Amino acid sequence: MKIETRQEEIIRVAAKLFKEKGYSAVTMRDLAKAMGIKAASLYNHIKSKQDILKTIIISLAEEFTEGMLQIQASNENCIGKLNRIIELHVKISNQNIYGMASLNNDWMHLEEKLEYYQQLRDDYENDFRKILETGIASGEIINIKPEVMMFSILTTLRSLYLWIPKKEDINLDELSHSLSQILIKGINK
Amino acid sequence: MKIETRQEEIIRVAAKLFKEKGYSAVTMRDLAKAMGIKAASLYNHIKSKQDILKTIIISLAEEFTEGMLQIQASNENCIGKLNRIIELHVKISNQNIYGMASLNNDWMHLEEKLEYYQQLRDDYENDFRKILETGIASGEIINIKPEVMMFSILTTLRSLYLWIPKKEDINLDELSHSLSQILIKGINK
DNA sequence: TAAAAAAACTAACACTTGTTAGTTTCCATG
DNA sequence: CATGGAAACTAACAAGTGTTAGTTTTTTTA
Repeated sequence: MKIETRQEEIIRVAAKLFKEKGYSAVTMRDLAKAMGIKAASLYNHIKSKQDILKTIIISLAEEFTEGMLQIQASNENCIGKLNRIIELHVKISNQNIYGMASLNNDWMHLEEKLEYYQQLRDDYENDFRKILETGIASGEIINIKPEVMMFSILTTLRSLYLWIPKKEDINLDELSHSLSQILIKGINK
Repeated sequence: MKIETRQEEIIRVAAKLFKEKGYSAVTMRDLAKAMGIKAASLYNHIKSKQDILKTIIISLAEEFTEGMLQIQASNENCIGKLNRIIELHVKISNQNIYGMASLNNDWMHLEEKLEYYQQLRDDYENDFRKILETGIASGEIINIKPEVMMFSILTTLRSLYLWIPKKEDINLDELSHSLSQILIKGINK
């Protein structure tokens, strides 16, 4: 296990605070107190508050993008791809509970990187939609508006960060499987 | 149609701003500018910023509570009750897109009313879970952990406020029906 | 152990925050 | 037209904001 740098520790603690109160409501003095130092000392390790948010969100967004690229490139059928998307969300959410909160709730406070983030998100949703449309065309899944279907599945997956922490003894494979059953069986002909 | 008081107008405009940036990131000067007046003038109509948030969130939470009570009291079966819950969320979300954002994202900034809000939410979720458990016991729905089931359905319904505004020509009955098909067919034996 | 580098500190800055006090303007009612 | 109340205004407050400068302490390296 690689040892955590002070900078990484600050970012991890910041993500935790951001989850509880949101980016705007967390002050640099709050963050410093949680680190056991003074606010000014944070700046030996990080560039700015904004930069912390950017680091948290962009790294996660890129992780999702990469996962989607791999799923697209695989030669599974539509349902198989959907199952792999579920696994992707379960895995990333479980590894980064706090960061997922920022990704979901504080992306609008990105400044220079806002457009880039939105591009990644739009691309991700378009790829997702395309998988559903392919499945509809091939008769693999039922013919309901793909928009509603994607909305339903994606909002569930995007909220995993809220729910995973409540289950003390979480089995990720079991969770993926339950979600698959709930989310897919409903659209599987 | 009842005419809107200035106070109601301020709360409506505030909810819109809260949706875009979150409660903490919206200043009273932002709100005043959106109203076309100076910040100090707001205080002729409202008690405090905190009070605006409280009004938005608590009225909505109570609306959900009331809806759930009626559904509970009805003598429909489990699936029927779930369908009525879906309709309840679609209806309230559509009538109060902006307020739903605060309910979902800014409840932690409630101060005196935080505990009361949490009680309403917990009660709502317990009632929801009980409906699912009854359905499982009677064999009406599949035997998957009700926690996962409730999480999946409820997060979808709670995110409707994000999605409804994107559809220009929204037909509420059709939306409820599509959601019912997606959310229920997956758990209907 | 001395020197260098890393990481903490104090003090302060310029600006923004929610809110209050006191005053002026607008407008419907007598 | 006079008047009283509603609703706007200006000015200011005390506290809190992110961040910088300069200094001291701690840790690592040679």
